[in-house]
Amino acid sequence: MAAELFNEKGFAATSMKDIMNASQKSKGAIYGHFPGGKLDIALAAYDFAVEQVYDQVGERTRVVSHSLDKLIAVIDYYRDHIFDPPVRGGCPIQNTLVHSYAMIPELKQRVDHTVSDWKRRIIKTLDKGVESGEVLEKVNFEELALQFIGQIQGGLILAKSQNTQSAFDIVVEPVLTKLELIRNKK
Amino acid sequence: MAAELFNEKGFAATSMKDIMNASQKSKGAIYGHFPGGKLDIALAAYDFAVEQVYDQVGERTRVVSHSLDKLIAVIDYYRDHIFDPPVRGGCPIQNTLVHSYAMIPELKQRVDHTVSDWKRRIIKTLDKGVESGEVLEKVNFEELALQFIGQIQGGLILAKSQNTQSAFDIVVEPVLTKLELIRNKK
DNA sequence: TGAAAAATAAACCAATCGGTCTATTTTTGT
DNA sequence: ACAAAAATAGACCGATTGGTTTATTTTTCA
Repeated sequence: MAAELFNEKGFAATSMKDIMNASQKSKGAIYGHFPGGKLDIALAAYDFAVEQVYDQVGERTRVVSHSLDKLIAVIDYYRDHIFDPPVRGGCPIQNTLVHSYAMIPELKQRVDHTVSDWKRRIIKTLDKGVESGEVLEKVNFEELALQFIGQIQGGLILAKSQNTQSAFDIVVEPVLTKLELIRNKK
Repeated sequence: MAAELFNEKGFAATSMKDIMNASQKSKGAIYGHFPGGKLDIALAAYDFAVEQVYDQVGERTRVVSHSLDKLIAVIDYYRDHIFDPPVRGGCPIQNTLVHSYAMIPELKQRVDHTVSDWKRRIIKTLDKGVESGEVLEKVNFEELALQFIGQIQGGLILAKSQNTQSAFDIVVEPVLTKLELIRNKK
């Protein structure tokens, strides 16, 4: 799939020939589907990659009921797939942001939206937890959501650099602790 | 400088013509200095970029004496230069890791070394703080160092995405709190 | 000052780039 | 079954790629 090419190598390093090889389609077929050319494909590839992550994370969060356990499941999912990601190259947010920042504004914009959306979902999950009485309102959820995403992203960078899963575990430990802190043990 | 090109756009998106324009040198002059071609230049560019950051961070840490204040000064430096970085494109560790991961092993290796070195320096600073009695040995320094780097990197990603400095501040808040926790207020 | 050495500029190279266009095949709808 | 429409394959385009080579200029040093 072309999504893996863009996610792993970035826009500039992915050629039409790469895409032809990966998709086993001719240039004509590709331009039939994506009249906008390479950029069109990259945008669709990003959306696809994000969807893959969403779907697989959803499988994890769906099977737990507690709000906080859903958030923990997200972290667990990232940890379990650092070196075996759903889309080759790893987190499309991180990859696409760095690859496209200051170079492909259309892509950068999508990443920004994905991040905002992710943050929104986290806060929503926490709010639901408050409604159900599972979560205590001890901390600012906006800040917690940013720390949640930030520590995952930072953990991914360190894990990929050090080539160890434990680096990820250590980086996300503070946010996991913070989540336990607001768990209502009535 | 060519370092800015590679740091901002990545290896594939930086052409020899770009480098010629940026350096105002002919192709012959460039290949005279870098017989290994583009990869040679990219490696030198990375080293240069890292050195720039080191130098500027050093200016901040040199003027404070307390071990913990030196570490805090590093975070302050990153925060102050998110949208005005010493090398265009931002943190060369983050950029180069993502740009070269799985594509240019020579570069990826250098990033890994830079990260390890950074971690080593943080631990060394904390150890010195213990020796001088400034720092309490309440936490695992290895873990703290990883959280330090991880939260900075995660903070940078979020700040660049959300286009706000405050996102960085919020992401690094836990590690700043942890640093204050081990400050010896004798 | 003048010859050797180093540095530089730019022509030149084959290969590849993203993209277009035309011919052909496949699918659709009746 | 057959014509219209959609999808596909691949030749083709000018521009650009990283890299080499040669000619020229600049520097070095005795």
